[in-house]
Amino acid sequence: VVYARNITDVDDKINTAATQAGVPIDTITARYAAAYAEDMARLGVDAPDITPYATAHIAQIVAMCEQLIASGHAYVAEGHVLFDVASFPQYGQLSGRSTDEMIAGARVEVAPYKKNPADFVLWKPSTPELPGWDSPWGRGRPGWHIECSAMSAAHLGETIDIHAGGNDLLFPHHENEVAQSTCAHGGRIFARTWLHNGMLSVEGRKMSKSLGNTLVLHELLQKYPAELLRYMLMKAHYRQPSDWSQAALEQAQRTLDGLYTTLRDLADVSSAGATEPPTEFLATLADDLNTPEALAVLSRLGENARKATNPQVQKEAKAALLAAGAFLGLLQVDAEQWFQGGNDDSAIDEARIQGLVDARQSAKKARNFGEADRLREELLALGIIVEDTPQGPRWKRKGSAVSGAGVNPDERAA
RNA sequence: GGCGGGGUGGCAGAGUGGUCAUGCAGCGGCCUGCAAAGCCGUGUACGCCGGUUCGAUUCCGACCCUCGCCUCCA
Repeated sequence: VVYARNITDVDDKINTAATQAGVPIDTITARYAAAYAEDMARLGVDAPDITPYATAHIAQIVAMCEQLIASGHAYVAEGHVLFDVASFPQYGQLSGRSTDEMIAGARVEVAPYKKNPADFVLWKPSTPELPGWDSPWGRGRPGWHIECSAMSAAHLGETIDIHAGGNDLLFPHHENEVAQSTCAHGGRIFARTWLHNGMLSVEGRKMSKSLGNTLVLHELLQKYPAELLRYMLMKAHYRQPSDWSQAALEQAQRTLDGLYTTLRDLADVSSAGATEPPTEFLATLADDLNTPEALAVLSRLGENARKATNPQVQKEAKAALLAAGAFLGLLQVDAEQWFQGGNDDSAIDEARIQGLVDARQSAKKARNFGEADRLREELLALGIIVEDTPQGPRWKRKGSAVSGAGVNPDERAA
């Protein structure tokens, strides 16, 4: 797979922010693009092969506009270049809308220079104080939709296999991309498959696209293990809406803890040798990325591993569990570290804990159970749970990451 | 108003024309000095009303509720 993830680095919001701050737009966009890339990397998202920036493709955008004008799919009006929707009969097919319906439902005043109310901007004039580029139609800047069509063609060719995006972009953005690209490329298909993901809400409320939401992810990454966040994002099918809540986070933490407990119990079992995830597991992902189903299979793989008694079977079961986990970017942390490391800033005094654990073990051996229980309570007060196993006592943090103190956002910002 | 998603057991969340989702939580038991972990067992779930069918949560129709989008914010 060749994976491209583009950055729109010129738009009205950016221009406004840059004007207010008295800096060039790339001062703004560079900062947020870097923060975004960093967060994605920390989340364990594969880096794109290509990260095109809109402002680096002005020539291609202008060329595509010229091409669309020459082929009768676009026209110039008052310094704007507009796409002529009437020239593309399939317009509306992707989002399941007819242009008649759209006109009937129009709630925004139509610009007078449009031939058709549904026509959209490919290039718009820019005022002297705002960013702009010279073009055959005067100094201006690209409309949003054309950027994606031009960058896609420049890096991936006229037809791509998979185009992803939020379902809030289905119309008009994706619909317009289809129109621009198809018409600029002699009718050749633009994207063979579309993935439209559902929206994320937070504690039952709509989460809107804003800089604030970037900070939310940034802060979550300070407070919680990346795997927990990944689990949260995969627990519902990508097409479904998903609500992010503290309760759901805690539930997810317990689920992951269960899987890690299994791995911890099997710490001495070798899982050497590369193993492909089981076919049953891969089949769930091959079926439109059914991650909830994949997670259900992951649970069964965990159960298999726990129940295996034959050493060879046990070894294979553990390897299968780890391989499946790796496929989802889960279970990659050392089990001991998962329970003891934590992700917050409340330091753990391991020596002290180990001392208490040893003292309790001694009391147990002396059959002084009252003292042993008292020590266990003392550990619990420190947020530590002790478990006796055939191999001796072991401990873990209570509730691991979710109940952790986290990092003060102000400190992070500083 | 139009178009498109949804409404599943305490919670989260898949899926299927009749047989087990899965996870978390709960309850009973085993194990344990006691716990924890694990194991075994345990729930008249599928918005409402009709229809099709031997049988519908699963197909069809109406309705209610909810979310997203509906032409230059991107």
